[in-house]
Amino acid sequence: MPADLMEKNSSSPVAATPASMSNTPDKPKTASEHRKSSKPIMEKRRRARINESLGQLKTLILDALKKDSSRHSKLEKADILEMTVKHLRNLQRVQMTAALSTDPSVLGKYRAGFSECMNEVTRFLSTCEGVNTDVRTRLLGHLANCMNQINAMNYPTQPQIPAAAAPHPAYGQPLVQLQGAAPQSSPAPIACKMGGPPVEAAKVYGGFQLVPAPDGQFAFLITNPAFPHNGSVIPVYTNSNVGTALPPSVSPSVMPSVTADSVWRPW
DNA sequence: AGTCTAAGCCAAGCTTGTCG
DNA sequence: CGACAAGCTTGGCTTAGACT
Repeated sequence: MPADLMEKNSSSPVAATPASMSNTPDKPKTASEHRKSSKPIMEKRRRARINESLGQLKTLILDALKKDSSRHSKLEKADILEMTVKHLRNLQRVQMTAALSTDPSVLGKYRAGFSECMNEVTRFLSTCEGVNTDVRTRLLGHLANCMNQINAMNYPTQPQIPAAAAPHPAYGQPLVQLQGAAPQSSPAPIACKMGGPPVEAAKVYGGFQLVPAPDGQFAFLITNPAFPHNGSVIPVYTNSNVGTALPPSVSPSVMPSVTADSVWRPW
């Protein structure tokens, strides 16, 4: 039955606001009574808002994807949300790739941020008691290894922007933390293990893959040898909205100081 | 800090629509 | 007509803000 027909009374949801109902002169309601009577209306309004927005979203996404709406009349809510997520991720990919092609300093910012994070981890581990020595050694070794790879990275020359890049298969994977630190003897993850279509190669820089993060930032995906079966990656984010651009030639390890705004930090 | 209240969120159960 | 999926209602719980 349509929700409209299930209305128990004819009063408008808007009219039945708490303020108006609390002023009933002949039969004042208690707080609990008032809550009880207004609750279904509030929930109905909430559901109406959700459905209204979903309806608009459906129209927008079908239009954006150039889909015939008459052929998608049975689109479910979950389908609408899925299509929207995919579309937005696609848009972010294109925008981020374009941004990197015009602003290669992003890589320098990432280096600086990684270096600062690594220094902080080292500082913390040196003062933190109870950390297993082996774990500490492996973690620091892994970070040092990563740092070497980052410093060996080259800047892209002319990254190509795919006309219609497909959503990255690894995008949306759960974040892989550093608890599975790679053995120091593991090979450098130069080749990207994402298994994506050939067009992905345009966005692999020095063994790191650039993808847009959900919050609009860049995410460098570092292949993680600790997860060999599914090619898991360690996403490392770098802010694309920072103001100070680092010259590509400046290595973060020799930079005298890094401003708070110019590096990415996880905290 | 403690209390109250409105609003929001969520899960369970119910209703409705669709399909074989 | 029964099974199933989708949507709706509702009660309980949480949260945020106002007030003392």
